[in-house]
Amino acid sequence: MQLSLKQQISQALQDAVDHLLASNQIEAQAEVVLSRPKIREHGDYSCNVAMPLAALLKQNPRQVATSLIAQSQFPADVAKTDIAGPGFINITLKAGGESDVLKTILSQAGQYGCISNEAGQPVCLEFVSANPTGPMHVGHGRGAVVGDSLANLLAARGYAVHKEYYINDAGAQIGVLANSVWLRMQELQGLSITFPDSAYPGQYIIDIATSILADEDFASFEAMDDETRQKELGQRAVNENMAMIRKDLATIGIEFHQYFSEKTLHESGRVNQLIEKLQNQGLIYKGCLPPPKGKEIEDYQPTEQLLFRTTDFGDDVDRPLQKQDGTATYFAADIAYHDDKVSRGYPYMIDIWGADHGGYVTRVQSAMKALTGLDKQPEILLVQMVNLTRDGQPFKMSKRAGTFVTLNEIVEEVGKDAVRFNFMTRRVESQLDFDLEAAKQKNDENPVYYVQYAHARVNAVLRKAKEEGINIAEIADVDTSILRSKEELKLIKMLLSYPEMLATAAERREPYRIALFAMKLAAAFHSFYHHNRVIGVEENLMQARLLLLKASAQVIKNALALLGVSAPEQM
RNA sequence: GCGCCUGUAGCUCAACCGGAUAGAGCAACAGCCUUCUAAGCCGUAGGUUGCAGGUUCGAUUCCUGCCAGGCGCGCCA
Repeated sequence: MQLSLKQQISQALQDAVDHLLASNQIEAQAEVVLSRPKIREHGDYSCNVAMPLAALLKQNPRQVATSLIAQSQFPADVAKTDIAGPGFINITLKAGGESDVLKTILSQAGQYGCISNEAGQPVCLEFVSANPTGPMHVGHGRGAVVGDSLANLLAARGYAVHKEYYINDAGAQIGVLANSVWLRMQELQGLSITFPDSAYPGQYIIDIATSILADEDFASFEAMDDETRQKELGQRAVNENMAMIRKDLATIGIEFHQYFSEKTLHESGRVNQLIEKLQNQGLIYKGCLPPPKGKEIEDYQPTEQLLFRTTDFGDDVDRPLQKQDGTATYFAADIAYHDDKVSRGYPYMIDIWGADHGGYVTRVQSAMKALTGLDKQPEILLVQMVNLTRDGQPFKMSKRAGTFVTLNEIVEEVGKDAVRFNFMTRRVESQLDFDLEAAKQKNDENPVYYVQYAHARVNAVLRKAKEEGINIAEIADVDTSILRSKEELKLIKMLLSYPEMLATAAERREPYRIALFAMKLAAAFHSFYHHNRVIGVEENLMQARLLLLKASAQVIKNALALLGVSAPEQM
């Protein structure tokens, strides 16, 4: 396998480090890590290894750096090496080669920055998984957008990504849903009802009731016993809600490979099998849990339950697998679900959850560690809350009053691109402030337009070139090395760093880096555009700049595609 | 009370998983449209990185303790 230039340089230094340590009979290791200096004068790559090494050798770091450089066999592309500051080794590459990237970008087009790995590792990415008891709200939207972009990102880096939605279509909440619908059906029939606080408010329940009554006879439901009716209506309502959720997801460009029903885990006996399996492994016992702290429970009754020994694997307390009535807890089904993923052969599992499920992370990971021995599997990304505002004023959202804002309302108001991009501009660990008025504005407050505008501007120049009958040269015939202005070099450097950024973003599961990169790239482009004319300059320079424009547009388009945001040619 | 997340310029956020002079955008002030889209460019100003210790040659980053905000804490999901 061929080493990249960075790897060659790193290797050369590492050899020198190892040699120096060996000749001083020191067993400790020192790893060479190359970083990109912020300041241009510090070269193309910088290495700090002389500092820790100096501590081991008890020598002056600058002196250590000197001997490292003397020992290293650098590849020919290294122009010079410097020792700077306390003992940094700064490496400067021969100039001129960078602009070759423009041709690479145009030949690889949509594939630039991606790696195709035929043995692509399968990864199961579970996200959204909003309960099928109502429409998705803004918080779900953030998780959805992050998850979908992460899926695109991992796919671009060669993983075989499987996008999965876990439908929580079992348990008490579905009963509540069924009852809510039944009450509305009775109401629509003119019967007088009292709608309790515990039922789901919201127009969509009435819509579901209406739709059921349109298809079927009210009397047939009236004739059913309570249990049958609850089951029937629960299933109907879940189906309707899922159809609505899928439609809303499709509106922002998200589709899943699989929708996995929790109910099927119970019905197929999968959950009970799992409990048996755990029992055989001695991971379960019957016992009582201490009362929860910090939350007053008036009628707390210590009861004996089936408990999973998650404390042996890092959890705070053991967790119940069965409720008092003997049915399985959500936790039990969730382990069965993850166990199912393991059995389907995924070496990587990533779950994206809302921050309100944070208390759940350790227990699921502990349980899975007990089952598989693997640590930190699944990887769980917690997406923090979205604070919705309008002109800086917070929305008062109340589920009970039914005044929460749905994702779809927001998308309709500000548009898919603005929603998707804005949700991607922060790390998932940070809470996100989303202002509806700001997201609608087409100005500097709104980064999505800034990026899209850069793409549109390139196309405006290309249109103009076409109008003027300018012949665009063959890529191979263009000399890109004449691009030497400050703005051109900066833009080329940005384009060059795109694959590295993608690699970092994928490794760390941080797709927000794509959005930040897109903004920086757009800034570099706008700066270039303002300072350098394309059409009308000397022929060779014009051809080189046209190439630079096309390459810039290509990378912007690639980045936006990963974010699920369109790249318009005209604005 | 405990656990997780967050705290960086007036505001919203970066800082390449310990590096060099902590960077952008907005807001403020000052400039740039007879030339490919001004949805743009360019300059100035703005900092005790919540506080206090510690580890280190070196800390926004790691550790400890506080402070503030968010989320959560059996038989809901």
